[in-house]
Amino acid sequence: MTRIANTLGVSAATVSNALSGKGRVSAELTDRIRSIAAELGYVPSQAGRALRTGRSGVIGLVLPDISNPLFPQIAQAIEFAASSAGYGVLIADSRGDIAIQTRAIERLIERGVDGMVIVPRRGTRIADVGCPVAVVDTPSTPGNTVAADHWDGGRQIADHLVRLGHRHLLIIGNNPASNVQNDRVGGLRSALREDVCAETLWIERLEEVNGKGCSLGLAAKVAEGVTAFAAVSDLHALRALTELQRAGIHVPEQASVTGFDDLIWSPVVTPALTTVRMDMARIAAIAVEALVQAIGAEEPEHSSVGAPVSAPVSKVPMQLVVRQSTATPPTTATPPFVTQGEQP
Amino acid sequence: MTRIANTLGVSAATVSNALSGKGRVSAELTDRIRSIAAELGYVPSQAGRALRTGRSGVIGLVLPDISNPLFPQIAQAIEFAASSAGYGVLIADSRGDIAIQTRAIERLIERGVDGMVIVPRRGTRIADVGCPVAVVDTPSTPGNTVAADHWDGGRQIADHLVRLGHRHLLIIGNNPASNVQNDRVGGLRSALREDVCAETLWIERLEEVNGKGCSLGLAAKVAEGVTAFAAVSDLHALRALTELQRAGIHVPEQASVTGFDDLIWSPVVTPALTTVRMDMARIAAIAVEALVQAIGAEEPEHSSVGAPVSAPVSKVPMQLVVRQSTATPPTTATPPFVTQGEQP
DNA sequence: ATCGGATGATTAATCGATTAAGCAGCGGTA
DNA sequence: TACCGCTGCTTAATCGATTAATCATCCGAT
Repeated sequence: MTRIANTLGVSAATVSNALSGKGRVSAELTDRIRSIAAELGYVPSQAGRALRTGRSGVIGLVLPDISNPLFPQIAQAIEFAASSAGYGVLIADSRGDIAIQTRAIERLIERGVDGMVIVPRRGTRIADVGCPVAVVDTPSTPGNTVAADHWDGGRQIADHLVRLGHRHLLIIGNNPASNVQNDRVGGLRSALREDVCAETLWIERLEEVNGKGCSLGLAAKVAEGVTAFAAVSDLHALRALTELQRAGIHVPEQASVTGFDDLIWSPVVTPALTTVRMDMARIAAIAVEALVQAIGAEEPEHSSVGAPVSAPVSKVPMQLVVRQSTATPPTTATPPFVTQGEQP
Repeated sequence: MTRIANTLGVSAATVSNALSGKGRVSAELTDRIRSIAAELGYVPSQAGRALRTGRSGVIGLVLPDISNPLFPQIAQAIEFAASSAGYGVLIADSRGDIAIQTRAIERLIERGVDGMVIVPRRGTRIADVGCPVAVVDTPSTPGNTVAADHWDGGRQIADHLVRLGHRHLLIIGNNPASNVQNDRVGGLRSALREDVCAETLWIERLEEVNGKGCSLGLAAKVAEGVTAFAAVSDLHALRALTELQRAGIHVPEQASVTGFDDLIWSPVVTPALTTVRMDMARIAAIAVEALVQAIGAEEPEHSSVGAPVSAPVSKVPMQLVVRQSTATPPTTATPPFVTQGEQP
């Protein structure tokens, strides 16, 4: 504010220099300016600064569908990483629609974001936007900046189940068009030995035929010999768990169930879900760091304009969380029912 | 951009007038300016505009804890309402901590938001911030701007259960310090007739003693005669449902379970949860509208500065969603088990 | 005594859009 | 003919912060 300058009888430039510590200002005057600024409750106008510097200090967060249950984790992590780096986060929801996504990106640019973090919808390719972009999808996606190692997460789950003795799995996915889900399924399958049999069930396909919220027919699968259900998301794991329970099948004594993502309900359902967790904090930190760096390096107006951040592709490991929904498969006959099934 | 002005050999002011339709500009020139603007891919700088007009076109969304499973709905609805009104949404997470919440609000102000929507943490009173604020909590909270009619939602659930014939309820809440939860419980109790017995279980209290994720002891409650469990959130309903199923109690034949909020998993678990839904779209629309109006009316620098929006307190009705988790209570003896329990 | 250099502060231009005020033509009326 | 009023556009100031360029001192060294 010029008010600070007037109050002290100095020029606005001096105030700016004092507060930013850039120019040459005597220590004594700097102190006085600081105290007056505090006293007057001075808040620098981002608008003025943005206008002059060309940097708004805001990044956009583009999400495929906010209603995704994983979203809270993502948003929270990105918001934390961004605000630690001094950036604000502007959200944009594409509601699953590509046209809306494009429009949302445009609006973010109009708002003057310095860059954006995009979590693309099911393998959407992000067209060249006019600013630095960090893509969080899955390591196998071209152009991806950073993501959890979904493939290895799948491997860990499969490994866990095989070690417990399971030989007949049902993998439950939602939609094979999702890069993330495909990687998870790929990882699961990769860790199966030759003597392990695994089928895959895609929920959306089933629902196209039988309607939304239809039965997954899991009890029949158990009858066929399946002893473990590995879902590609905790949401589907939950669906599987309750369907099995409802059919009178005891989890984990008669069948094990695993999920992905460690969503909010995983620890509190009974039995608590064995799942695999992403380190969203780290993913967000890396994404934001890459973005901030790209924003900083954007200066040279020439060179490849608006190129996506081509930081070294980072995989962040996932962490297996073993809880009560997995156990040794039943031996031929149904084992005696134990009320509090614990992990061996 | 001045580039448009130069390209056509007119002044920047004319371009501004033409695009905003304010001043006096000939129709023909306006057209030419429009087309050149489109051709050059002109995007008005929000920074410049904000600096001049003092309006950033951005509102802040302050949330108690993004990891709340209800958050996606809120964020999506607010984002939609705001962007329909031409505003961007800057998010701020208070991570459940009041100090961080205060700091987050400060940061939003530094970023120059025109106003903010605050979903306060458990009845936190929002101190006087220096800009228009819309509070979304519950109608009984002083200073609340708009919210779902949680109380009536509770009434609807209780009414539904009583009509089915339940006479012994267990109400499951998390923390009695929450205004929202208290209203829901209050509504539930209000609709109970004199011959209906209801206890209340607060999860956080129980967990302080028995540790996180502990058993709620619901099977024992069933043995005591409870036939319906009314949770104050779908998350707790889910916890109750799985605990009951795990204990071999059939829902809804032996016990009914209800939730609140219609969260993402409610329709897909088995049995699908009977719950009550908020009209977040409407709540968000009202909140944003009130905010926008307050922002517009803020001009007169004098008068009550930065007073919270004191729009007429609005209650938005909640909608009962009856699914499969509620049914007539068992008659004295355990009824025959039916695999597909449907609503009568 | 004078000049070079360091120090501490000021001037002024700039970012991009908005907007009040001003100016030039043109047509119509008294 | 002279003046009013309208139209269409330009001038210029402004918002708040940043920053290169400039200026005024004062000190030490030659």
